[in-house]
Amino acid sequence: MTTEKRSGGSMSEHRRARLRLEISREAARLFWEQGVAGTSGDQIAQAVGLSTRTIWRHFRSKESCAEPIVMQGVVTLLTVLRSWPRHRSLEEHLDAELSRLRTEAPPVDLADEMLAMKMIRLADTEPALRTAWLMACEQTQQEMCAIIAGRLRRPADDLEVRLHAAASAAVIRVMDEHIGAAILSGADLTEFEDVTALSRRYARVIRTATGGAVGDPVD
Amino acid sequence: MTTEKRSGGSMSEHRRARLRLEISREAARLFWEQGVAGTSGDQIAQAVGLSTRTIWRHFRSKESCAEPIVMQGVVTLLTVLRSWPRHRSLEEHLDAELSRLRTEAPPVDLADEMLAMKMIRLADTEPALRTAWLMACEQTQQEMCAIIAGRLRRPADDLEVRLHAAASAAVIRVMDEHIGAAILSGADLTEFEDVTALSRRYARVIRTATGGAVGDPVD
DNA sequence: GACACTATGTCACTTAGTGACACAGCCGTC
DNA sequence: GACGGCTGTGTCACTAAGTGACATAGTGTC
Repeated sequence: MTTEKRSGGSMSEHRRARLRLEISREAARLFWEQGVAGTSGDQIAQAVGLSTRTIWRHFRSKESCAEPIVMQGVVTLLTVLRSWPRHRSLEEHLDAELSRLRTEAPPVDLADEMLAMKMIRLADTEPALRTAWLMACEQTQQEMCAIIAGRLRRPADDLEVRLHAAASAAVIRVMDEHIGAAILSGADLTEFEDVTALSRRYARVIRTATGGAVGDPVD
Repeated sequence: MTTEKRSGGSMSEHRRARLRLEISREAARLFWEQGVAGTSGDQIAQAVGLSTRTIWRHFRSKESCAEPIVMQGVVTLLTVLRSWPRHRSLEEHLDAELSRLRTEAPPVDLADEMLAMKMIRLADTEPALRTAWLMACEQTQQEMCAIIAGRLRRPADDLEVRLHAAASAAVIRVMDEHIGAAILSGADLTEFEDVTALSRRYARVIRTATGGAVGDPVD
């Protein structure tokens, strides 16, 4: 129960994020079970035990209820990338951090990850949901800007940095869609369980997408 | 007045696309002048001289009214890329085709291009519009899949192809945003008027984003 | 224990979007 | 050129997404 009342403003922030995630979980479950069009705001509210009005206080639209859970699907990788030290290669860092997370407490629930994959899958057929996934990718791109800017010792709004970040985010997205689709199709997960191999794959596509500018140790 | 009654089905298709574009023009103009929230379906309908019901027959939502005009912003490049012959380098092809289009009839109106840029700019602040822009980028990515698959003589759903396509589409998007923002800010357009230099820039970023796999002549 | 503040509930209301049906134009057939 | 089918549009009633305004319950501060 660490104090949440940080800094004068509102005591929420963290609390608010958790509530949004909780709503998002229920919404995503309903979207998956009965489709987006087949799910009403009232149903979501009832499922999470709040009034409909409160749902609209936390989300600007029905579809955006899916955003937090979709975002959860990318936080792990982003968290790991944020702590990428300059002296390490991308492969090394991903491998070390991802296997550490696999044994210690992982930052996100496995059920949430599955829900996120389901939403990404649904985005294929439900144009309303596509936005949520594309927003998450957008988020990835923003973060990549910061990360790459740091590595290259350039400003985050530098054109070169933005190009590398966009390309990286794009290939990460394709990999996520690829892996997500495979898992949902019930393919053998063994292909993705080898953290070292997976790290190398991610590192390789990012290296390629940035023309080799991102991946090696710097300094 | 070439016959439009192609193939038993409906005689529209082309006609329908033109109507959608016309509606999109008015919608985009209104969105720019008074914001998305400040523009009602009725207003769009009135501006284009149709009943509101008919607007919803052609567009699934208010925001999607912006899609055709935004899509117009990327068709030129895509049209050029579709005709990229195997024996030519990307630089050569872009330069030749873009300068040809500049003298001969360009495929899209300049006013439409400006409207498209304005919508992309609006997408920054209006989350509802972001979808339209992201959908256009998605479209670019799909097309890039086909183009790159053809070049690499691989299936379009090949993972490698999709990675290259996604990275290409992403950097094209950044370039478009960069140039669009510059033009709307009233920067000196001279920087973008040199077709040869522009072609080289686009070719360079695509080469980089694909790790050099796309750009050279093949065969 | 009174005060301030924020989150939530309730209810009336606006507006995006759909369904159903009627009508007008356009086409091919006889 | 009257007939019947087909397609696009208008009209109107209706559903549901989303907002504004106000009352109230929780929660921390003094």
